[in-house]
Amino acid sequence: MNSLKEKPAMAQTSTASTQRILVVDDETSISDLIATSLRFVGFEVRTAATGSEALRVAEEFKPHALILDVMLPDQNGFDVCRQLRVDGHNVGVLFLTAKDTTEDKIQGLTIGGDDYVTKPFSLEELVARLRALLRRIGAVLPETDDEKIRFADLELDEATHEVRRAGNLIELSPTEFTLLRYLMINADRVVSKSQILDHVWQYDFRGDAGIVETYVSYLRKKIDIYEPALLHTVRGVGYRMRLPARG
Amino acid sequence: MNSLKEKPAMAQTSTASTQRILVVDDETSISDLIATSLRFVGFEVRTAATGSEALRVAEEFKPHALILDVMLPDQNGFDVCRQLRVDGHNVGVLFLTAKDTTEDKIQGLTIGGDDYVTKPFSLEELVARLRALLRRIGAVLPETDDEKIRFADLELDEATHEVRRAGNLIELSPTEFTLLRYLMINADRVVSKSQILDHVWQYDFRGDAGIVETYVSYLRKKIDIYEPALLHTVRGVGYRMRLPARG
DNA sequence: GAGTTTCCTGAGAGCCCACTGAATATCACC
DNA sequence: GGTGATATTCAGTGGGCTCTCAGGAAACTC
Repeated sequence: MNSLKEKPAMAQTSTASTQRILVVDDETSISDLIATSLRFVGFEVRTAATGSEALRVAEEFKPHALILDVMLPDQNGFDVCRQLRVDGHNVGVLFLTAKDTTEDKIQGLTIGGDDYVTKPFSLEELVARLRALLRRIGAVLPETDDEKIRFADLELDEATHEVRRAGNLIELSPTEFTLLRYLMINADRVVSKSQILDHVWQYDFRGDAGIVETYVSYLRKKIDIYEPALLHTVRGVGYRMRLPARG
Repeated sequence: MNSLKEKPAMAQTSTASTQRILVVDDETSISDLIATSLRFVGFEVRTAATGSEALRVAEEFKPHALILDVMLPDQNGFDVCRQLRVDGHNVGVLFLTAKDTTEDKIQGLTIGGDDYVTKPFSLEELVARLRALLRRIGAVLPETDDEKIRFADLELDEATHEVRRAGNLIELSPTEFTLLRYLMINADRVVSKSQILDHVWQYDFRGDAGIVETYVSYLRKKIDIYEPALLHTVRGVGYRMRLPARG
């Protein structure tokens, strides 16, 4: 029934025909953060700090997708992307943009299956978008073919951003959605508040972990009004999504 | 900390193909405590007192994981970690943070396989977290990631924090959980109250050993309501988890 | 069997953690 | 620029957890 259940989100899918991702950002703290996170979920990752370096690395690394900052020291990300395509690389690109970048500027340049994420992002969001992108451009994603995550009678649809419990549509805010996805992906294992904060919230969030409690509370009021309750507190440790214990 | 000088109480997991751990803390009392404890359970350990020393030692020691204080005299633990990764070391890091460390400093510690433990910690907890970390990043164990400890019909699951006896779910507080894990790891062996205190309680605990009796009592009321009793007192010596002796 | 030691366990104080409602700040969409 | 939705902080409350203590039970000694 729940194949996801036994599978930790961060598990290295060794079975995977490891997808290669090239991360391009001049801030090494950002590219490190992304690289570490992606490696952990099973991608093969290289990083580059400039446009020219990116082109050079891409030549031999032959990535399936790029995560590409639009603001690079030597040239902008769009040019890098264009150059890559001219060189015959058939890659998907996930652009990283500053928040104040105008929408239309991006939209015209994100052709095909490309997508963009604004800084600062949450790691959950970034990985979800990257996966969606790889799916669109036809990369073979192991075990992630379905865009729906299910647990018990809960269903979360990545593509439509719809959440249903026992068939009933549930309205969630973006943060609630991301939090629920994280909990569902990690169904049956305990995740600490710090883990949640690091994955669900934007990487520059400098607030209290208490906000996690608040959002869990919100989720409960929307999801656990149905029986049985799925969101459980493991006191002193964290939270865990689970079905009521048999026995 | 008397018991550390005595016979090792922790099980030597012969399965562990000696993983190398680098412990970095400027307080030698802390790094010694950790190092001693880790060696007992079968790790190969080196220590360093500063960030630069850590980088130097890591170069030749090539540890599988680091236990790294975030507060070091010369640089902070994050920089050391970043430098290591830039240098191509693919290590897991278990950070040590002060309890009063502001939340913003803890941020980002749980991405990838990394984790953190707050000072003062209990050795049991530290080792458990280290093992979990090695399991997560470990390329060694293929799908044998058995996060469960079993004894008789008792089952303790690290990942879900669930404890079952004969299939029945048992609710335990954090301290009860840690104590039970310690007793289970040392199943069939007598462990003294001071050993228990040293491993299960935080290293700065200066209370009476009588608290161990209290917690054993709690455990009995939760797990030994089933037959047969598993928690046995060895009068004048300590406690021992065992099955009833066959005639 | 009496005395002594060791252990068990119930009761309770205080602390800590988590939940939740409400207030405020911020954002997004008209 | 206004309005509603969303995000974040904060504080009160309640309850669980930790730890202490003390009386009594059990075990060992003589």
